[in-house]
Amino acid sequence: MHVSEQAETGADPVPDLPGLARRATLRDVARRAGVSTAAASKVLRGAYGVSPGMRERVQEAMTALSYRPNTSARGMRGKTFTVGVVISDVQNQFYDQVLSGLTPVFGAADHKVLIAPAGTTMESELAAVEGMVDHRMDGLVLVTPLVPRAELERIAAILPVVVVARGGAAEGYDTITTDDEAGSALIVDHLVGLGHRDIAHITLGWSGDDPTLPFRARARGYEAAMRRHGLEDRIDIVTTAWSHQGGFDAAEVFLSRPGLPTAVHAGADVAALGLLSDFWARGIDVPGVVSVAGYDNSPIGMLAPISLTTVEQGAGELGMRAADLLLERMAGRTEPRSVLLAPTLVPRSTTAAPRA
Amino acid sequence: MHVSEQAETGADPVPDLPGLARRATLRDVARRAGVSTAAASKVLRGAYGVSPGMRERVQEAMTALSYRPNTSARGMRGKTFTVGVVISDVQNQFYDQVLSGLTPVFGAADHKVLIAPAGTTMESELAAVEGMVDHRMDGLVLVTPLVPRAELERIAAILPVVVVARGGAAEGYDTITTDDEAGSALIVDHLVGLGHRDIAHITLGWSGDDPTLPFRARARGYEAAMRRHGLEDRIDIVTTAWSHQGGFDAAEVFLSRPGLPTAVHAGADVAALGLLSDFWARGIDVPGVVSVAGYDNSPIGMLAPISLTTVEQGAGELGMRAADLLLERMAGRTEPRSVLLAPTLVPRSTTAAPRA
DNA sequence: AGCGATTCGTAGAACGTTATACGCCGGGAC
DNA sequence: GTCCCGGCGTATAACGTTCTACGAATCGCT
Repeated sequence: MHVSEQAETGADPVPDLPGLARRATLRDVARRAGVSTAAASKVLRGAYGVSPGMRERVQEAMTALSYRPNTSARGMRGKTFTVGVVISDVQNQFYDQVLSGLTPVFGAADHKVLIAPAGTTMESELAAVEGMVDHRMDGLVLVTPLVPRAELERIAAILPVVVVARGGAAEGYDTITTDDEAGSALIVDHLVGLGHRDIAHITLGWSGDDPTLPFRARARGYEAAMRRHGLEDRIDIVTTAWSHQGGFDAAEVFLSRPGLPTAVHAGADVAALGLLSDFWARGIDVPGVVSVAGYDNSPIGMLAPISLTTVEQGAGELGMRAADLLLERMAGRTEPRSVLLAPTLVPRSTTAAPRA
Repeated sequence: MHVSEQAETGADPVPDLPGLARRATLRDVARRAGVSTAAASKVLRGAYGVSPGMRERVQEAMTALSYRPNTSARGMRGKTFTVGVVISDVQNQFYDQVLSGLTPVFGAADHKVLIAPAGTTMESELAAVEGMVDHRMDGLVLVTPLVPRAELERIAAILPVVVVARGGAAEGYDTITTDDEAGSALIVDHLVGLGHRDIAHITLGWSGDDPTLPFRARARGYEAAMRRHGLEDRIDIVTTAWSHQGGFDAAEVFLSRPGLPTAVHAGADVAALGLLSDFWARGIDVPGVVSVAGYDNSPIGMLAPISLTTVEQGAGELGMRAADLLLERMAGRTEPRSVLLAPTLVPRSTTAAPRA
């Protein structure tokens, strides 16, 4: 393989790394257009003090050299025109939907989106966030962050931050989420309305006890609704992972007991799906023997063979509005905003009146 | 809100942006440790020429100031210790699995992973790739890129590139993929073995005709296998999107015809799931009336209510080995490598002998 | 004691942008 | 003809690293 020689005008420096091509810089552009780099920079930024003639010559040079600004260099002084999204679990389709809501908004505002996988522990999540700060992102969207709020405030003091799907008003950043307490209450009301009384709840096993975390809010909503219906003695919360495997594990817990509840409300669709699969495989009729409800309205749950009763959070809208909030913040707003959307019940075929 | 004053030793500069905290720089660290920035840099990089005493003082200063290197600044001269992953469709679980294979390997090698959403068009994909180059990534993993190979070679001349799930030996970059022709042949053999003859195939509707694209290879594998079994007159290829909706659309196509095929092999599980859901909703028995097979072995397909026959590509291994290849390349290897893994059939409950 | 070799530390020039501060030029008002 | 002013272009200093030189000790050997 041979390095492609760029037969341009004048001295052309040998590429530094062997076999690796060099990209055109603003200086190259300026040289070709016969202007100063400062002038080229002005054209690039659309800044004041540029004659039409110069603009045209510079732009011509840019396209001719297929110039692209070096984001690292930009990050040294000004903005990178890039926002970071930190997502804990790419497997969970909820996050994908938030993402689909986010990206077009940022795209329209000429900002790139870069995603950092946060892993499953608080340490790895924090490392991902710090990594984005290291990269000089212009702003950050954190989807269901697990780190303590003090950490969030610290990060938010460095750059604009919007937190999605984790509630609670904050001082230095914006939050947008759906009302998870209300969401789980919708499910409980729905199940009670069908005649259920033995309603169990599956929540995420996680050491942190921050009340703003969504699974905590859902558990709270479940408990409150049970109490409201006079079912406080039937409250039954099983903790597990939020994954298919977590659903299997929860099923094992239920099956290891004397009797099954008549309905199970999982705090996430993924867990509900695992549960459902386990019941199905064992020939336990859903919803005949036990009703199952999830939370998130993930696309898989819509499929006819599954048809899972769940709660719609409006993940797409969450993403869209989060992007709007971040853009506002990057434009200079500093007063915190905190948006709460209303969830809606999506009744499908995995819930029905109890047999008895 | 008040900016937190960092009550450190000596002159502490006012943060440039109002309300935004300033991070410690290498100079701050050096000053505090009483050494030159060059020395601090040596310690940071683990370079030669550092006494144990100095190393200790500098490291102490780093932790005290909770110093983090500025990646943008690093990108200006050396490496960013970050690799970029470009993924076309985050909704497709196959990509998530590749990702899960990738990240631990890079993590172990002290490299951050950043993901760029490539969108659905070739233009948006190219923009995402260029964006990663702008950010001075040390290397790139492209998962099922759609851009022409000439573009890939151009990018690969700038930085190390590994292409995942798109075959064909290349000159300037590595490729790793499973043998998609063989994979689809496995499905056809399986279906023929069950007694099917009217086997249709669903492929991705995409204008590019590069033969290395996976859906092209699968279609080729299907055709070749059909011919091998003397079924060339039964070859029936429907093009659609690779999504649930695409599956619905394909179902409509089949239902609008005089008779259904006895088996359908979709080139991707997502499409198979959409198809399945449509059939199910219309009361068309699967596999009684029609057998359905997918491709990818995505987690959803494993769930008991679905239990989809499919092909395992080993997405996790694909990701792991792609990471290894990229690390090798970043370490200096320039001869291209191209790895082909063998797929395996995963027979489940959506395929059975035809009724007739 | 003399002298090269080794070890440890520092100076300073990049890297590619941005943005401030300035200079030059032409033209209108006096 | 001055003077000023707005429009347009340039010079240059950052930004926070990396890394090549190079200088100053110290050490080992004769």
